[in-house]
Amino acid sequence: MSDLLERLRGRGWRMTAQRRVVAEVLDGDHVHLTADEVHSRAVVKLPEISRATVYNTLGELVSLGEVLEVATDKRAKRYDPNAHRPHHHLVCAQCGAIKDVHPGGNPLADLPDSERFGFTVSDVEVTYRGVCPNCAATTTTA
Amino acid sequence: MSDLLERLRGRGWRMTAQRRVVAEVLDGDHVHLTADEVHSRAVVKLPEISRATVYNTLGELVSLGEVLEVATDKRAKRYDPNAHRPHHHLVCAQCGAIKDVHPGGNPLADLPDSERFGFTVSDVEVTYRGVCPNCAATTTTA
DNA sequence: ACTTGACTTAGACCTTGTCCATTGTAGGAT
DNA sequence: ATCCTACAATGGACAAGGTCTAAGTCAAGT
Repeated sequence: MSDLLERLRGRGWRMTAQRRVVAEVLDGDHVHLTADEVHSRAVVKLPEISRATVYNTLGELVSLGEVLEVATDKRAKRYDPNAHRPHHHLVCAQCGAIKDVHPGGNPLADLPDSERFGFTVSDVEVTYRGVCPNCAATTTTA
Repeated sequence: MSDLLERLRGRGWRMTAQRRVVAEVLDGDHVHLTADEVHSRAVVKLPEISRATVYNTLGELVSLGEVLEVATDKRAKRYDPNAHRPHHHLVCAQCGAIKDVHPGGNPLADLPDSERFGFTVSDVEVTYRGVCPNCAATTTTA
């Protein structure tokens, strides 16, 4: 975490209270907040932070490769601080909970040339969908 | 295609000019239009059709399982009429072109129990990203 | 042909995200 | 310790994608 701040300072990032707060909010595993959620949480720590700043900072973190943009939700983009260990996502179809997962196998290898339409394929994104234990429980009980 | 209309009528769908036009616009392989694109094309055939109707109709087709919503683009949802043959997508990172692909292997099987967090996993969505032949050509020449 | 409830319409409204002119400030220079 | 200035933050307007509502319309059963 403070690793992140160190790394950013090293890259010539100007350190401001706003940027620190955004970085802090994004700390942790299985964290996948929308920009607005980041903003709400940031406001708690720094009431005068503006929406635009949160968007700017998130955008910069993404360009710097420190944070990933994920589109598991079909509405808002979500931001994933776990950018240094490649992974995929498991999403609850009911409550939207998201977990980072590391499947075996290499989906890239599973795409035969005949199915590549001449594309140079460089990346795969896998999203598993299902129902989390929590939602399964409440559904059966109800 | 008229299969689709038959099937829908069989399910008690009231057949209207608007719905017929939306279904017609969505016909074909490798079709992945945004709601607005569907609307623009529908307007050509039926000038007085409204945006809300297009959204409603697309939503119904999705609930009925006749059309898939795909989120390859991070802006607008896209609608894929190829709902009865499971497939994944290959997207050009530059121009946004989308192809339907059928990779070998089963990514669902690649997710070990230890990585399922107690979820009941039912579905996988795979998006391959790369550069299409067209964009590769224009980039090298430019 | 009549009736009725499902369908459509237009436009207001909401959410997510971007832009811009202005004001503020981190951090190097003095 | 203070000053400068380029970079960052602010807030409010704007844009795109999508949803909702009240009122009018029409497909299809009788």
